[in-house]
Amino acid sequence: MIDKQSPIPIYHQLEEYIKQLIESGKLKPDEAIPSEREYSEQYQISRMTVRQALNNLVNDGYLYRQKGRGTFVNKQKVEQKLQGLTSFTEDMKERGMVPSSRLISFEIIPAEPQLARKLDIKENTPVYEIKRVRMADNLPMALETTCLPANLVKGLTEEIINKSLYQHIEEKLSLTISEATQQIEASIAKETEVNHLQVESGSPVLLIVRTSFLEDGTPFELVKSAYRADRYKFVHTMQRAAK
Amino acid sequence: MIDKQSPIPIYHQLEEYIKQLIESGKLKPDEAIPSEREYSEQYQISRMTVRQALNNLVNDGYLYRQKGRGTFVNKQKVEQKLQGLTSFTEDMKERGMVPSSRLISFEIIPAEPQLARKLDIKENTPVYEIKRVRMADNLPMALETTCLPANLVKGLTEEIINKSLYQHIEEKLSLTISEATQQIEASIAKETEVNHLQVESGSPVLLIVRTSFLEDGTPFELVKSAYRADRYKFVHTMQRAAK
DNA sequence: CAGTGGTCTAGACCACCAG
DNA sequence: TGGTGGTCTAGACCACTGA
Repeated sequence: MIDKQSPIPIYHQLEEYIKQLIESGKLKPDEAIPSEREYSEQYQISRMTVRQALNNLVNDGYLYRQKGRGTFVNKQKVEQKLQGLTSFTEDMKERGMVPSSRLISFEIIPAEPQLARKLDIKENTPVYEIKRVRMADNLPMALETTCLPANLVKGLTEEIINKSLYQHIEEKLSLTISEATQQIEASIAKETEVNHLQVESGSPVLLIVRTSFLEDGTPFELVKSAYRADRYKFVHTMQRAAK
Repeated sequence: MIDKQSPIPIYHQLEEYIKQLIESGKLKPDEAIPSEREYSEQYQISRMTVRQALNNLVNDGYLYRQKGRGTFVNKQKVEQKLQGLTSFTEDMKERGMVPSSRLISFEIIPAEPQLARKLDIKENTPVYEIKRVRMADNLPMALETTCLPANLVKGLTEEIINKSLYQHIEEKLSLTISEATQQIEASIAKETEVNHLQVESGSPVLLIVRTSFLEDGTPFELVKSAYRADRYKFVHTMQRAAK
């Protein structure tokens, strides 16, 4: 369960282990989990290390603590902020559709000046470039080009991007995705888009350019998408700033 | 600065102290704060205690860390809130353009079924309907139709809407605008839009439908806008929800 | 009362980054 | 190479809960 020789930090291993027990339902809401000292003794690790794992799970809303009583499992979070930063996959699932992808190309290329500037890297630094047709319920929804600095998001494979890029970044690479800025505009489908999206020439498309950032402000992703206007509306909510 | 005898935990004292330095501007964005070992030595406290304070500040977005480099002050949270809910006037000013309007029509009409449902009022309840061409630097930018329940936003005049509708609602009517949901899609300009926006037929437009709400959740405004795609991009930022 | 989480110590080794 | 944050240890005392 816990491998002290692994390069993955012990607290992270414990975190994943407990998270799994919760998500699989083996630990039920309001059920007490073993005490910090029990974990400490069972896996022969320091109590502070156990606390680091539990702290993260408390911060993420998986657990809550009660002084003198113990640590308990939280109710599953259903809220899921609607305006949150999500991947295409997450977006489509929320709309009740089945997402899928068709890979067009997947290569490592040197960053062009404009791309380099947006990703805050030097010109010609290698970047992954992934082109995909994104589909919902097996119908083409968007043509998407994703660029990621190769030295930041290491070891990408076709399998990973087919599964979940964000999950890979957050869990395997232990990077924290923090926020993104998006530019949204209307346009007419270009020839490539006409072909891949199977629309008539002259059809409108919604162009979305997203730059995503890590916790420390490093840009790690530039995504350009062209959505079929007849199938996709972008929905979001905004708060009025306090005056 | 740090009182070891205080019943307030040391890490919390240090947290508040650093937070104050940031909010007062004595620590500037991207400036490095003293290292964990420096704090530890200066206040004669354990490095783990310092880390607990810094961890909390990192989680709250006040600081960010870089391995091997140090710990730095984050941009003020105020700067991060660029995605606020704004009026056309506020939006254009922020883009460095001069906003103006040309009124097309301004009347009170009975609410149609669809409109009534979106504004959560009964069918045929009187609503203000305002149609305007919105301009930036004297060039047509958008065709906009605003609907407001007449019993909620009372006594509207042409003068008020030419000045600032939001200001009137917030200051004269003492209502608090809280949030809005928007649907954004791409389309081809219809005939009215072609005429008012002075674009070629077949030109793309960005359609934005906004429903705005007061503090108590009452919808008070439905705005349908068609923006010239060649002049307008919608920009916003989103946060990644904690997992 | 024994057990829990909350706080704190004084070390340690590591990977990373800069000069 | 020296300093940084990241991880980890093996203890300690406290206030609090429940039996």
